[in-house]
Parts: sequence; C-alpha cells; structure tokens
Amino acid sequence: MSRPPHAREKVLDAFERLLIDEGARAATIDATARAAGVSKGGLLYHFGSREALEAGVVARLNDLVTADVAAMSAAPEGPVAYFLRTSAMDGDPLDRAIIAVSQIAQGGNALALDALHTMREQWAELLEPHTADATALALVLLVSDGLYFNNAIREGGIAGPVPRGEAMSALIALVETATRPAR
Amino acid sequence: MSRPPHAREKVLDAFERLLIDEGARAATIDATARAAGVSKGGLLYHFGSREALEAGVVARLNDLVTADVAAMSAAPEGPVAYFLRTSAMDGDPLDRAIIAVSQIAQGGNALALDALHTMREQWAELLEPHTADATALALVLLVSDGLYFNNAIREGGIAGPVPRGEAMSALIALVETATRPAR
DNA sequence: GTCTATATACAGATAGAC
DNA sequence: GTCTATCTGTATATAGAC
Repeated sequence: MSRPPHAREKVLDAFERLLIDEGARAATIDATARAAGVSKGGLLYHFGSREALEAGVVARLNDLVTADVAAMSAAPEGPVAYFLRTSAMDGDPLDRAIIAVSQIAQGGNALALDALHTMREQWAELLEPHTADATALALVLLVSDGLYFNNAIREGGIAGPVPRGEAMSALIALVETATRPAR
Repeated sequence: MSRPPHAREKVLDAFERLLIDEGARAATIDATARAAGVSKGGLLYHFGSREALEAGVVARLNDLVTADVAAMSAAPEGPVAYFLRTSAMDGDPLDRAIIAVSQIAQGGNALALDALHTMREQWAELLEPHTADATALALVLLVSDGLYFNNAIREGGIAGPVPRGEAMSALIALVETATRPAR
C-alpha cells in the first residue's frame, strides 16, 4: 500500500458520497466517474465492474472497523461511551462507510451484508463485558443503530433528534446508568 | 374510497416488497409490474410515473401513521411500551411502509422525507408526556429507530440482535425504567 | 382498465487510441 | 493510467389497440 494511486481513492470517495447523499439509484458508474473527475473508462481501469467498486467500499469499511475496534478498546472514557459518541459523528470516515455499505447491502450484496454483520459481532464482543446483561447490550447496540439511521436519512433538511454536545453527554450518561454491570 | 381498485393495491404491495427485499435499484417500474402480475402499461394507467408510484407508497404510510398514533394513544400498556413493541413487528404493514419510504427518501424524494419527519414529530409529541425529559425521549426514539434499522438490513440472513418475545419485554422494561417520569 | 409496441435515454461494460 | 468511442441491455414514458 505504499504510494496509493490517487484516482482510486477519489473514485471511492465519490461513490461513497453519492450513495450517502443521493441514494443507491443515483450512485451509477457514470455519475461516480463524473463526481470523481475521471472518465468512465478511467474509473473502469481501477474498478472493472460495479461489483468491484462496491467491494472497494466494503474493503475500506473493514479497515476502518479494525482501527475503530482498537480505538474503542483503548478509550479512556470506556468502550460504551466511546461507542455511542462516535455513532453520531457526522462526516466521520467510519460513519460514512457504514452508511454507504448499508446502501449496498440493501441491494443484496453478500460481501456488504457480511461486513456489517461481522462489524456488529466485533462490537458486541467488545462491549459485552461492559454491560450488565444481554438486554443492556441490546440497548446499547440499538441506540447506536438509531443514531446511524438518523444520520442516514437526515439529508434534505430533515433533522432527526440526533443529540449533539450536551444532549449527547446526557444520553450517554442515561444509557450507561441503565446498562452498567453491577460490578 | 368505496370499492378501491384491486390492481392499484397489488402494485403498491409489489413496489413496497421490492424496495424492502431487493433495494431501491431493483424496484423499477418494470420489475414492479412483473411482481404485481400486471403489464407495464397497466401499471402506468394507475401511476403515470415513477414519482406517482412513490407518492402512492408515501400516502399509504401517512394513513397507517394516523391509525398508529390513535392506537398508541389508546394502548392499555402505555404509549412507550406500545411504541417499542410495534417497532420490531416484522411484516407489519406500518413497519413495511416505513422501510419502503425510507428507501424512497434516500433517493431524495421530498414528499417521503417530509412524511418521515412528520411521523417522527407526531410520535415525539405523543411520547413526550410519558418520558422524564428530552434525553429520555431521545433514548426511546433512538431505540425504535435502531429496531427499524435492523429490520431494514436483516435481509439475506443477517440476524441483527433484534429482540423478540421475552428479550423484547426485558428491553421495554429497561427502557421504561430508564425513561419514566418522576411521577 | 389493461394490454402490446415503441420511442428515447441511460445503465454497465468492452475495445483500443494516446 | 487515462481517455474516447461504441456495443448491448434495460429504464422510464408514450401511443394507441382491445
């Protein structure tokens, strides 16, 4: 991965942005090439098919998840707080990748489905010792999913009640109180 | 609305199913007509364009939301428990409509975005007196969103940790304990 | 009210020049 | 490594028969 080709990343960025901001139907190879500032032929040199393009976004997600899991393990505030806070980070590369891959998964791509599944398993495994029981763990994961879902449909001016700043800290405190292990 | 035409409903059912099970890209007019067992021309008699078809699904959601809000107000178990329990009802007409309209909204349809926004506002208004504060209300809404999100990407065998039966009752109890008003 | 046939545009993908 | 040109299939939409 030394000296990664510039165009490849530009194309993945553009594809991701189209998936997030304009939906799966708008994220065509044609539109992606235009948005990335390359020709269709140029794009297809790097990604020989739509499937390869989707696989590229999924691979990028997998890398980001690996880094995220490591960061979550090491977070001073604890995994639960870190997990919830970073679920609402609008514009964060990981969050963007998750939304993009969710769109791809809804189209039936097995790689994308599997990546999301594995990501969730890694999170659950890491959070499990920090929650009181299975119900508490489910609560934490569902709140995180809710934050993603709201991010995903926020486009066009719809402001879901995604908590920011103080409101986010209060939500984290509430969830931690409700889910913390007895000890 | 006396004696509603059969084909119209069949077409909306098929369009919804395609959006949910195969994603926005697969839900074309052609595929919808085939799935509904009518010809493309027949479909386009009832819905003159893709936009009209989308508007039909959105209108159906609006009707279901009106009925749901009424049922939630009257639920013996209380609005919060009713709200969470019905968020995970796989195959429920309302849940299906929400997922379908979310897909449409992601494509940028303003009507769909507005319908989801209004739905959320009605829920928030109804739940507000039954939650301790804004943070507690946000928690309830986010858990519900999480349940929907998991339903939406469950396809293809991915089983998110969507609680059912006993697990669902335990989750409701946990959320209610954490969010119930002081009095 | 539902059909077939067709017009027009755009999708994904390939070939080959530069 | 990136481009233009082009092939083939499919999308949306219209026209007009039944």
